Amino acid sequence: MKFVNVNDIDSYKDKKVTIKGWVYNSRSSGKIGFLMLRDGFGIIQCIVEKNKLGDESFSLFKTLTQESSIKVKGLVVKNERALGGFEILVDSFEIYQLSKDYPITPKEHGIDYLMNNRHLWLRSKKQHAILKIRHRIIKSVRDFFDNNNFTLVDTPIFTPNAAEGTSTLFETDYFDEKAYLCQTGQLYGEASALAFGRHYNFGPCFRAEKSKTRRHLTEFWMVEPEIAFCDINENMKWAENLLVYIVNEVLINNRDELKIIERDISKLQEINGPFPRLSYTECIELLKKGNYDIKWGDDFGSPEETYISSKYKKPVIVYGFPSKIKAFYMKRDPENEKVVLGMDILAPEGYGEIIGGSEREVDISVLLDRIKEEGLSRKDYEWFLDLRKYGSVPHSGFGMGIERVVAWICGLSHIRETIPFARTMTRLNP
RNA sequence: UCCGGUAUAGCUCAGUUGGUUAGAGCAGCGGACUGUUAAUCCGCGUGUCCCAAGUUCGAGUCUUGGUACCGGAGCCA
Repeated sequence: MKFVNVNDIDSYKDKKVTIKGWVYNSRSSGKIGFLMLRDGFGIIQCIVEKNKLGDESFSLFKTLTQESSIKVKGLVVKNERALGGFEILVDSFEIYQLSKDYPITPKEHGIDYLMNNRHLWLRSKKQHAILKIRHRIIKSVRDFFDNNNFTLVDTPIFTPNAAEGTSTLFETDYFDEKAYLCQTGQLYGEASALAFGRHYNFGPCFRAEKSKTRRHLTEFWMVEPEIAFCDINENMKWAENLLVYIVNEVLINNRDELKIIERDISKLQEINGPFPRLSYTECIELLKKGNYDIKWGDDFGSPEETYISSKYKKPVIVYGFPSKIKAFYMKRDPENEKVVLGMDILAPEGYGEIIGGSEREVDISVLLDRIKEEGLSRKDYEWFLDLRKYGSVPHSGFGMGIERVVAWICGLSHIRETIPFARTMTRLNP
């Protein structure tokens, strides 16, 4: 008898199969029982009839508890009354293990309780769907870059120095030396871009920010392309194409999951290029008109970001930020020294910044000045400065926070559900 | 770090102006039921009322301090 996964069940109509999985829910009605079986690929209803299985087997069925692991053999039949259109008429079943007092019942639970039971919460329909979408997003990111001749080059997690300020680094003891967990792979990405032309890295980043918001994790995943011979405008185009590609892939491949999480798909269907582009200065004007107390030179807070993005249905590209509020490696605009050739992309529906990028500064003396201004040590950046000595070229890149993209595409109110095991200021377990 | 809120059964919560024996639903256990969709119906049990101190004849309820968590701000992807 063939062992099949629930997502393939429609090709086994009127055939006998074996399914292995876990009891999602079960109801019994005297002589007939309904067992919702979850196998990681889907959920299917199994019909257990007393007359067919016999008294002994039927009373064993009634002992099955939520999340007990079992193996079921039976006939696949089409039935409109079953969720998914198919069900299994059970011939026999075997128990791997009876689960006892499973903590997550089909009723409501508080978020802290659920996060404490995250290792089990992953089995729930909605969480399962979110992580399937996360997987699709990551896959489409890789496909996008792979299809466009980028090379994946992994950047280190232990680093001796900071890319953008030291206050938010996690410090570790590295054989009696200080090492930090990476905040970004960007500086290494620049080295790689000059070796491979088109580079991307994708991995975890760590920030010791004491942030308690729906948008922050201390450990999050970021994808960072870095492209040689690329200016800020081409950089924006790459970012725009990437986002359009991801949203489209999710729409094509994850209809079921989007339905489970009750995402308004029409909002995602509006995501296509080109995205609106606003200069920082235009944003300040827009905010002033909206009665925000802000002046040129101030950074946006999240209410400001939400206000700007609420004017559009698509992601908004904001460019031309004051150099003072941006990282040292961003190139100054030759036409206006006060601003940098940097850009942020704000997701719609109030999700805020999902991408930050720039054309990189190539003038070594400007870099040295900026490193000094930021209070960084030149010694730590010698290798980085080498990149400006040996065949320096215009180049650009950006970083995209995977969890923020997942939160936006899934329409979630909090980023903590977008990663399997969230790390926040107040959570290190499980 | 700052501002606001919450903490009562395994879980989600109610608990009046302080009043003597602290409740409900769900989960669990027992029973009924051959088409259920968070099945339904009947029966059963459950407490360090977050911790410490205080006010009071009397504190789940009021006060102070602490702890944990939630929401927001700043910082950022």
